[in-house]
Amino acid sequence: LSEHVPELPEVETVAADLRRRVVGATIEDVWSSRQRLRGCRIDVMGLRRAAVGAAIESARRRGKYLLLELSSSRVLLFHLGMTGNLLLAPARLAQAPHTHLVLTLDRLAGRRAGVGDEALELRFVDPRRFGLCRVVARAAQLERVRELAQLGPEPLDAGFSVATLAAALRGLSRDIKSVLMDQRRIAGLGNIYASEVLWTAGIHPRTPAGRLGPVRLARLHGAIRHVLAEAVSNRGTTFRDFADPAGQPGEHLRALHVYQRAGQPCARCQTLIRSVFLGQRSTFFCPRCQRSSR
DNA sequence: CTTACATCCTGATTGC
DNA sequence: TGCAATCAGGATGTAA
Repeated sequence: LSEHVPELPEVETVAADLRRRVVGATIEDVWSSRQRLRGCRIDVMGLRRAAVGAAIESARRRGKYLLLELSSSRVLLFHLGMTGNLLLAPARLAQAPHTHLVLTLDRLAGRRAGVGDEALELRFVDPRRFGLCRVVARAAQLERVRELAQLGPEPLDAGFSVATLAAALRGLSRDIKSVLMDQRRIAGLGNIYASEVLWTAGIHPRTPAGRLGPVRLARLHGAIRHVLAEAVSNRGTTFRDFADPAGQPGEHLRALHVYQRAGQPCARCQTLIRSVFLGQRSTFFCPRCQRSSR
């Protein structure tokens, strides 16, 4: 029925695969569709200067952003938007529609990927073009990059404590569902996992974020880490759009408890799951397990 | 500082 | 059967 957006687990899956399959490869050529992505088109000349002849030194994730660090001391910053994919394909394979960027890798990368003595390509495909790709200066200054500087804490990092969460929510009157999706508060949660986290924690999505007491904060903290870790280990959720760089779907769809399950029984209490609109987005919850606080 | 809302985009789905 | 209207969503920019 509906699609889904790459959130933390999906981006982590892509980063992990790229780490395994293209770190060490050299970029030999760059091609772009020259179409607009999230407001601006890819700076092809800047990308060529940064990437051609450079090796990919690391593949990392920050929030929903993906970073490829190059030996040229530049970093390729990607955001997959709603429908973006980074796919690895042998050069002979026809380009999918809505391919906006192709990085041609060396033959060593092709051999590692098992496509024989053929060039391997890393392709950025994004039908709705809400994604982003740009070149930024070296890793040491990444925290100055505007997109990254605004991001809240990483929920799966060891330093993400109940106190970190409490500080992120303190004083906020907005509903907790919208706040969980606010990347400046916590990085990485989107519409799917925000609903899933609140179901797991037993918290009503309309609860004012700043009014959660110690008990519910602790439950929320545990739920954020548990839900995200499970989704990462399932390699993300696939409705239609998301695939890892090899084109394989994630396995987390069957593990979802509320998202897109309006009218179906809650796994804990059999009450029918409901959907409401919150912060302009569909939200799913169990009216019994997630009692309204007021 | 906060919160609310329009905007960007395409394709699947719904409505007539 | 066909075509137009609607909807989905993340991040950003603007306004209050």
